[in-house]
Amino acid sequence: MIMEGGAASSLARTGTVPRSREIYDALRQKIVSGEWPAGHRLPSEHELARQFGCARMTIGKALGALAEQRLVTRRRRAGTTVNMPRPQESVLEIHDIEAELLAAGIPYAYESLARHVRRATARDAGALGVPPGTPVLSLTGLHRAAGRAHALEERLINLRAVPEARAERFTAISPGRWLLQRIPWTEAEHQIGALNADADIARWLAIRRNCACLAIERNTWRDTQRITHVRVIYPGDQHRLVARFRYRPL
Amino acid sequence: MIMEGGAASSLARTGTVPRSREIYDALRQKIVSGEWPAGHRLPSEHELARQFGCARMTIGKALGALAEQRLVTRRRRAGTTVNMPRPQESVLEIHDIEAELLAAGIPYAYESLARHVRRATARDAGALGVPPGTPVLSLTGLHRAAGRAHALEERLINLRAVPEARAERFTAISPGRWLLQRIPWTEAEHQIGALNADADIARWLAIRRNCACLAIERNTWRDTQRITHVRVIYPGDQHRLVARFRYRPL
DNA sequence: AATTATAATATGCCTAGACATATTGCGGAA
DNA sequence: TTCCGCAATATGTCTAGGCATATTATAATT
Repeated sequence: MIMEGGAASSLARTGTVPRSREIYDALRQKIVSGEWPAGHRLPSEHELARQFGCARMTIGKALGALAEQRLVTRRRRAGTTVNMPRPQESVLEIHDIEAELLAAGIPYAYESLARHVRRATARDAGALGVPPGTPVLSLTGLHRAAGRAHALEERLINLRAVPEARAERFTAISPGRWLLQRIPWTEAEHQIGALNADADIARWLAIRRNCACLAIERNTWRDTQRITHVRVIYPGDQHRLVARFRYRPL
Repeated sequence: MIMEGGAASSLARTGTVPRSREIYDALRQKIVSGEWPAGHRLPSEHELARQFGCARMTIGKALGALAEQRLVTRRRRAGTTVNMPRPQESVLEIHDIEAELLAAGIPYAYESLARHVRRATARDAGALGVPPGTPVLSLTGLHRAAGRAHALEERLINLRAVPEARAERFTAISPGRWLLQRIPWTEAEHQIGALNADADIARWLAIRRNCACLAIERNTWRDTQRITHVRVIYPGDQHRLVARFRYRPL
C-alpha cells in the first residue's frame, strides 16, 4: 500500500517535473484560459485526487500554490473558488546598485563625499526613527557607473546598532555593500517618489537644476532595531525601476 | 503507528499555530539572531525531525519556507546552509488606484478627457507592442481623489485582444477597473520613472510646470497577447509608492 | 416562521515510510 | 599523483491514511 509511491509516479510522468507542479499548471491553465471563470468552484481535493490519480496531499500542494498566487480562494467546507480578477500588484526587486551594474558589465565605483559622526538631530531622528541624541553616522556618496554619476546616496547609520561602522572610513567601499555583508536585516521599507533636483543634487549628478529625479528611500530593521536609513537619488530620465510580475515557482 | 499524528501534536502544542510554523520561527530566530551565522550548516532533516519530535516532512516544510525567504540555501547531499546577507530586494505592490483610495476612505472619481479609436501609429505600436495598423483604443483620463486631481492616465487598449472595449464609452468608469473585471491578465511589467511635468500634465494635475512627477508604466499580457499599455502620472511631491518587505506567511 | 442543535463536507495539518536524485568523499586503478 | 567509479548522505517528492476545524446544510424544536 505504500510501495508504489515514487516508482509509479516517476514511471508515469515525463521524468523531472514534479507531479504537483503538473497539476498546478493544469489547473492554472483552466483558470487563465477562462474555462473556469471567476467564482467557479473547483472540484474538491478528494475528487481531484481521484481524477489525477494521486494522493490528496499532492493536490493540496498544487491548490495551496494557486492560493498563494491569489488565483483561488480556499475556505473550509466552502471549497476552492476561482478568484480571477487579479489585483493589480506586482513584484519589484530593488537591487544593490553595485551588483546591478556589475551584472550589466558596467564598471562601478563609489566615491565618498562627506562623512560625519554626530548625535542625531531632530531631522536625523525622524528619518532614522531613533531618539534624538543617539549617535549616528551620516554618509553622503556618489555611485559612478562607467565614470559617470549614476546615483547620489545620503545615508544615516544607527551607531547603537552598528558600532563597528564608526571605525570604517567608507572612502571606496559603498556603505550599502559594507552593511549588507555584515548586518543581517529582517525588515525593510521602501518609498519611491519623485523630486526636483536642487542645486546640490544637480551639481553632483551633473544634471540641470529642477530636473525630475527618482528618489528611493529605504529603512532597514533588524528585528525591532533600526539599522539604517538611506535615500538614493537617480536622474529621472536616465534610470527606471523595472518590475516584472513573475509566477513564483511552486 | 499513524494514530497519534494530529492528536499528539495538538495536545502538545499551543493550539492553533501549525507545528511547521513553530519550527520555521524557531529556526529563523537562530538565523536572524546571528547564533547561526552565514555559511553555518543546519542539522539534517532527519536530525531536526528527531530534535523537534515530528515527521521529516514537517521539517521539510519549514526549511522550504526558509529557502523561499532566501534565508537558507538547500542542496542535496550538501545540506542546508545559512544564507544570511540577504539581497536587497523587496516586494512592491502596485494597486488599483480606485481600490487604494476607497480603502483609505477617500471619495474617488474618474473623468474621461479624450477617447479615440484609431489604427496604431508607430508610437502606439511601440508602446503597446503590436504591429502598426492594429486597431487600438486610446484613452486619456483623470483620477480624482476628494475632488482634486490625483493622477493622469494615458492608456492604449489592443482592440484585437479586447474588441468589446470599442463599445464602451469610459465616461465615468475607469478603464483599469473595467479591464480588470473582464480580462484576466497573466503577465505584467511595470516601469517606474520620474519626469518633469509638461504644459498638459501641469494643467490637468494643477501643478507647476516642470514639477517632478512619478510615472508608472504598465504593460499587460494575457498569455502572449498584449492587452493594454498604460502610463499613470502622479504629482511627485504628493504621491509615493510604498513597498514593505514582508515575510510571506508559511 | 425563526432559531437551534446536529450531521456532513472540505480544507488544514500531520505522520510514517518509500523511492528518486544530486552531490560529496573515498578508495582503488592508471 | 591524478582520475574514475562506488557508496554514503541529504534533500525532493510522493503515498495512504488520520485527526482537527471551520462552515454549511439539514433536521428538530420552540
